[in-house]
Amino acid sequence: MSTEITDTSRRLAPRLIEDWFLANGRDLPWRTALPHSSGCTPWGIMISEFMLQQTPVIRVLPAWEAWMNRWPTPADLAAEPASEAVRAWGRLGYPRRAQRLHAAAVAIVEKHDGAVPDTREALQELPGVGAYTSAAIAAFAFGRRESVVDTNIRRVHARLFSGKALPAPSFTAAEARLAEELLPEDRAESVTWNAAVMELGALVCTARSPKCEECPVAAQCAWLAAGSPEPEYTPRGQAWHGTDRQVRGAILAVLREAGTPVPRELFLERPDGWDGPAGTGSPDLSWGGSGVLHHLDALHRLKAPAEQRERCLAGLLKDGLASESDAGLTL
DNA sequence: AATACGTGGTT
DNA sequence: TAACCAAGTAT
Repeated sequence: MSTEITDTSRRLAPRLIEDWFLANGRDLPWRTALPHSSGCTPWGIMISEFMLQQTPVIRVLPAWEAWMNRWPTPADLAAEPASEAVRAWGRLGYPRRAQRLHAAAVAIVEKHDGAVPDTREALQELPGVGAYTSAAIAAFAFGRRESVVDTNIRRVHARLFSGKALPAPSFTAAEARLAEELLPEDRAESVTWNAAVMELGALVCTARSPKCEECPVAAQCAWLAAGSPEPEYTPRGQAWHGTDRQVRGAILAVLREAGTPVPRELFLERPDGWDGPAGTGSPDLSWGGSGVLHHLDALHRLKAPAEQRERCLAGLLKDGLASESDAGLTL
């Protein structure tokens, strides 16, 4: 491909994408990069960024509202035990994020006088805050000019400018360089650009079935121009069935529901004669409610080997996602 | 560098 | 239905 096409794309794309964003961007409650946004505290933006790590917007929305109401400042969250954060995390997935967000709140209170730090460097010192999240908070909460690169932005760059169906499996130096080159010099513009490209990737330039008919930069797209070639590799799927993650998830589901410690034995084997949540031989879990029985049944239906259950229990304890007393396990 | 880590909607 | 995939981070 000629560099001429690429140069033209780079010159035209920013305005087209930003105009599209202003007209089509979602008015998300944590978004401050849109003119009609209601505004949001840095802490609110930080919560959203944690929740959005690998969890889609649609599922984050209600959880974010609940967290903002319950813990409107870092100090509010830091004042409660981490287990409360994990329980309130609900079914967003990767509960270690709740644990890290709590730890980050504690660090903010202890080292930053309760205020979310406003530089990428300081942010990245916080638990659970990596390259992406530090840049995103610095840009979206504090209006800084940072190169924000998430999976959406990587995909848009790969297609629009590199002519590839998908970005490389891991983030490359070349991608970082490209993102840096593309970032507008003006601070305010750079913030909008980051949000706009991300939104384009989330709504139009999606991974599996991109809506190229709706794309504001279809005419500039190197991938389309090349005839939409197939990916150069096949992404390796995320195994689930039979994995420790599945078993850990099932154990966590029980723990989230339970209001009191759950005896360890109940995780290791199905109680004698018990055939389901409301079935015969029901164990005495009146203290936990029907939700506990339901999730306990789901765990046993996995028929995970004994050593796997032991390993997962030990892992959760080691990770601090569960704790154990004589009475049993709790969050 | 590769792998572990949840959960549920979409294809 | 089985796979794929999502505003990643830590080890």
